[in-house]
Amino acid sequence: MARRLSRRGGNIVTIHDVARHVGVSPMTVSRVINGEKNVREETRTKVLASVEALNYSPNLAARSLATQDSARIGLLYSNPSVAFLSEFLLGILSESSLSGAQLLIESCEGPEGATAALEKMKAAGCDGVILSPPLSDSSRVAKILRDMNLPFVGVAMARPDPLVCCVTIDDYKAALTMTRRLIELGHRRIGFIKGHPNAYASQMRFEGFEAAMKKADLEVDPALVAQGYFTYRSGFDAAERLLAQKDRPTAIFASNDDMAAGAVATAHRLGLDVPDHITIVGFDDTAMASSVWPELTTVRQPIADMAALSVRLMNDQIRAKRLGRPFEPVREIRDFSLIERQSSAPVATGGGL
Amino acid sequence: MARRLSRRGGNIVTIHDVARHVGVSPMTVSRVINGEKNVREETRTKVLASVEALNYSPNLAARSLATQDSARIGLLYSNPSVAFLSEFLLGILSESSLSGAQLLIESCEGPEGATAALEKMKAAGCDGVILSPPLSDSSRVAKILRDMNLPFVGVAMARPDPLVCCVTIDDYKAALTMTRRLIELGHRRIGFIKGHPNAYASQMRFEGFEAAMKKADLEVDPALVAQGYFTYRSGFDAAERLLAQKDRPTAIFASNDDMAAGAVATAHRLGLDVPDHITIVGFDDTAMASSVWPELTTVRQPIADMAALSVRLMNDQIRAKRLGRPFEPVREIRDFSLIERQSSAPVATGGGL
DNA sequence: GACTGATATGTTAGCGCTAACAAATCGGTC
DNA sequence: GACCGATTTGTTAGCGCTAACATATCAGTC
Repeated sequence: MARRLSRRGGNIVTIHDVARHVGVSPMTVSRVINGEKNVREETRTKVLASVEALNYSPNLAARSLATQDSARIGLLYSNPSVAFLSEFLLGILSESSLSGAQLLIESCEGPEGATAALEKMKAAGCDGVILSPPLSDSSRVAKILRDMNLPFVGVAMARPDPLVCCVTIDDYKAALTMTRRLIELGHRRIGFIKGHPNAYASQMRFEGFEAAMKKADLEVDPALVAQGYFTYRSGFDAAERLLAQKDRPTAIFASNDDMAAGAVATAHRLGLDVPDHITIVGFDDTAMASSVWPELTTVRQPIADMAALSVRLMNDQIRAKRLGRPFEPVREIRDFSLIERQSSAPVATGGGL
Repeated sequence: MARRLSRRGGNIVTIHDVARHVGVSPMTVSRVINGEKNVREETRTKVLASVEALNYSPNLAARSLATQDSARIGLLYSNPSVAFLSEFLLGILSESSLSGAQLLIESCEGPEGATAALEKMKAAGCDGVILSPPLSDSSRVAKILRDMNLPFVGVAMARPDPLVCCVTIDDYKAALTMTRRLIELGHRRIGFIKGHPNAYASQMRFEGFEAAMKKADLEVDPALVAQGYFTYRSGFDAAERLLAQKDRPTAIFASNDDMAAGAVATAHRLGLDVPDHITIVGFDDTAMASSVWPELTTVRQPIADMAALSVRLMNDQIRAKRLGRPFEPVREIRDFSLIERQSSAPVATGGGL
């Protein structure tokens, strides 16, 4: 009858303690905690007061055991920027610690290496997988997952696919907005450094750039468009080509921050001041953007938010699958934001160097 | 009698299924899973075979509920480099998904902001806290935690403190080793850029540098030691001072990668090639080290390992506390490694520029 | 005031696992 | 072969929570 002391460690407050304190049944407390509606307002208030007073917090292990909701979620990533990864993980963690989901992390070398990692996840009993870019854009990975009958959610997926559940921003619109801002600052000759051709986002960003230019009746000079590969070095080289022109651009829009940083290095090497002589902007707002000097103006994705949302979508999807209900894939579009730092400025009135 | 279908979702394999399959009791299976020793070898083998065959994997929620081991671990960080953070989180995650620990992440602005974050953790029922640098080095934070009676583990803590449980590398020895390597490459005039004075690691790294120089009978020219603050910009400026000398150093050892990257930018600006004209090395092996060009030679800490170990230490400590047993704080020293990339080379035979 | 249908609370049992105890089996000794 | 302790296995109960069902309470209606 008496509580077995041997099994208990600390003095953990349980739902029973709260129930006794209020004078209701544990079930009522449970209902309040879970925000169910069929509880009298008065009761609810009293319970919440006791929860506060006793400093109760639910035992997630017990909850997920009881609800059978304990999803095991696999996270698959493939050499993303670490800046992306850390924010991604922060978002995932904050959300999954709320839902009590178990996480299993695997990395792989591009879509080709995904099979092994996914099989490992499947074997470990994962109920679903969250994909970070660039894997989220891989139709190959999507196919593998479908064949495995594993639900998945893609984060920052640029490729539109009505069958895939994902959380993303509008890369096209983001690039368009940034370009518009450069034009607003008086820039007319704007160079563009493209991202890796195998990433769908590269294409969307370039199209957004083109669209903004066209809208402002500005010509996109092919000599001012350079191919890059998302690396610092490729940005460095691309900027060298762009800045070798007789009629130099007054601004360069690089498709990510690493390339923008590389472009800044080239500018410095050529004796050009950023932003006094040339404006250089990036995309992604990775750590690079704010560690380099001058700090980069760039486009920011709310990665942590997006990651957190992906966990929720994953949980919904897993639950739907368990209950045998259909699940309609959704494409959630999040807002990006323009971060203006020191690498951009109005076009030099003096006419350059 | 028959299993209630309504409560079950998928077709999850439990310990009972394995037990039935082998023909033993669930408890025996449990013992095998947990590697207890009083199990006949033959039984163990059969059980393991069934585990494999049925693709069983334990339900962590149930386990931690039963064992009362379900630790809630708080992670406190304060503007570390994102590179550090992502690796730190990866290590934490991989380990805590094994032990089924719940995680709660909070960030704060330096040791001053820690109080609020820690109170939040305490209120949320955290059983212990893992500190990432530079918080792990703060005796202020340590005091707060002790006052709260919350166990904690510091990661990458440079300040020696016999009372604090931590996982770290030997910063002194790492700096010493790197310096020795530079000397081995023929460098004699070696510049040093110190880290932020409020970080204990800065001091240890400098002392390691000094020790190696002294051991090689080389003088540490005060003009070749510059104060930095761990930022790119500070490295940029410090390098400018160092390279303004008449008798320029042939190598610069920066106390972290961001500063090393800044130093590289300065060198480029001055028309110096890295590493042909000057060798520049960093410390930490953050993303910066491999995204910049040329990629940096640097010192690498096994951060993920250290983080994973910190979770284990935390669990041990929490368990000890629950059982009322004493817990001896340990200082675990992990091995660092020298990563040689393109920013270092033997001293130029031609005698510089 | 008896009867409805809603709304609010309580009761029971079980999620999967393991601590503690109980029982069975083993090998060795006199 | 009876007895011992050591080793191996089984049994029972309970971790904290919630789904499902059962019951109680409440308006409102005729």
